[in-house]
Amino acid sequence: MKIDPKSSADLSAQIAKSIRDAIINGEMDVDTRLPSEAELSEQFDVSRPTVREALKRLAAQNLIRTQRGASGGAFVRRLSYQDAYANHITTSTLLLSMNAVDFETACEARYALERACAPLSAVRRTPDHLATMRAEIHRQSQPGLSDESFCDSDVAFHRALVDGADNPVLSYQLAGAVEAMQPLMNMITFTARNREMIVGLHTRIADALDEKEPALADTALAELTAYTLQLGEESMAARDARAAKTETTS
Amino acid sequence: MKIDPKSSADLSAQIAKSIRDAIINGEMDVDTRLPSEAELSEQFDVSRPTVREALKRLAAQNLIRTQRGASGGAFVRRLSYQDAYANHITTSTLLLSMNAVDFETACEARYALERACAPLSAVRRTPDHLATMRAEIHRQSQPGLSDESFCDSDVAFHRALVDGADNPVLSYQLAGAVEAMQPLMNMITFTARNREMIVGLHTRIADALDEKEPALADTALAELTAYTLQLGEESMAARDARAAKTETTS
DNA sequence: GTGTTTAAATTGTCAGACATTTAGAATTCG
DNA sequence: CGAATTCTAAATGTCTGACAATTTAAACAC
Repeated sequence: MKIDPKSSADLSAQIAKSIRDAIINGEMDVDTRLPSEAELSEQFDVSRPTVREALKRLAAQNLIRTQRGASGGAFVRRLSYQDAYANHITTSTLLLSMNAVDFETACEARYALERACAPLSAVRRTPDHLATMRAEIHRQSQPGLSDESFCDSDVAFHRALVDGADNPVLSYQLAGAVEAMQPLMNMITFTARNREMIVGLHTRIADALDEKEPALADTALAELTAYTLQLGEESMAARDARAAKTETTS
Repeated sequence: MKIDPKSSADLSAQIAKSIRDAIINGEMDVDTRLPSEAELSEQFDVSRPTVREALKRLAAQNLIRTQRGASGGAFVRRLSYQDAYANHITTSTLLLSMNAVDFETACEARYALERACAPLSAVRRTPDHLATMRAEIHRQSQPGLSDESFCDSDVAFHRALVDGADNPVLSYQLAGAVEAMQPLMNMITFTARNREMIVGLHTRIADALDEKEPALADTALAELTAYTLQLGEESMAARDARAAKTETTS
């Protein structure tokens, strides 16, 4: 792990990569203490600020944590689901926004993945999951709810659906798709009629899971997919129309 | 974005968070140039090394790139699919290994997600995707192939299946599940009989996609799921037996 | 005008110092 | 002897100032 050939890249990047590889290859277990900054700077033959930059890179990836004081230092960190979730969601969101992924693509991906979860969720969901889904359905039925809050609740509903599958790996992968969709969903203005339709489908999904009927859940999810896609298309069309109007007026 | 209240956290972490938030909230477009390190250190009222540590954190997350020289500096970076892929895969792999996710859970997640892709792939796959799948099937049939190479080829086959759905968001999310499974798959020793069975199922999947038959693909994938789970159980049992034997002998 | 040189701006790196935090050893007191 | 306190050393966090390397653009010479 100590080697570091003559390369044109930043020293701090090289050092970070070297340590990162060691961690990823399992050469350092969780909670193993790295050498101190002074020792690392000697091993790699660089200054302490350079070592520190490397360590900050690793800290930004949640690979290490640092502790001050005697017997402090940098320790290999257990990557928690929570940290990974948060990271995955922001990355997915950025990926969608920076690469101008269209609504249709993101929507298709999200519901395809959810439909993969539904059969498992129908079998394994706990009363807690059902209660969460019912509560969110109730919240979505409130008249004064803002579009943004409606979307929040929508995400919470679907999170409960996914978590009901009782598979953390699935939940982790899905979180990126479900939550990253929110900014795109937020661009939609939901009419009362739209909401009624969605709440109806949500209810059918919850009922299906309640009765452990995977097929019914799948059908309702398929309809929800189609309906959401349609809403998205209408919203995009309306936005384009507004844009065209602005262009002619200006 | 410039504010920075009295907090106990590291200054570099606070500064990184401040800039990161600005980028994520879309306040800075792609390729926008950040203030120079000297300017940032003045704005945040900290020293340049501290600013640099913050920037290295952002660089580690692929949020910025830096350029030396006059009119150089730090620029907001477009998060490419490629970068996100690589990041997602290493994170997923670490998550599985550090949290001792069992084979069954990971396997279930992987195939559930793949089955979500299959119907789309059956409709959209190009000849290229089919060719890749056929080529990997051929490779998997080679007698002298090591277990590791067999797994590599397996991943490549399934990647082609997923990519055939022609949805980059889906491919991105799936990459984490498919590739992160590889270390777990590598723990399995494949007999000639096992490989024959898997190659047969792969062939059925490829045929189904070739003929645009989503239902057939789904059936074959379901069987592959069951078979892989069975292989995993056998391997784990064999491993446990070895461990027990070692314990008694010692 | 064109090619060369020079200057300036900016990141990359280094050295040394001090501040802050923390664990553990040393010390003191009951 | 035991417990509370103090001291010390190790480690990270931060600052200052400097120099190196790189790149752009302006200045200059021809």
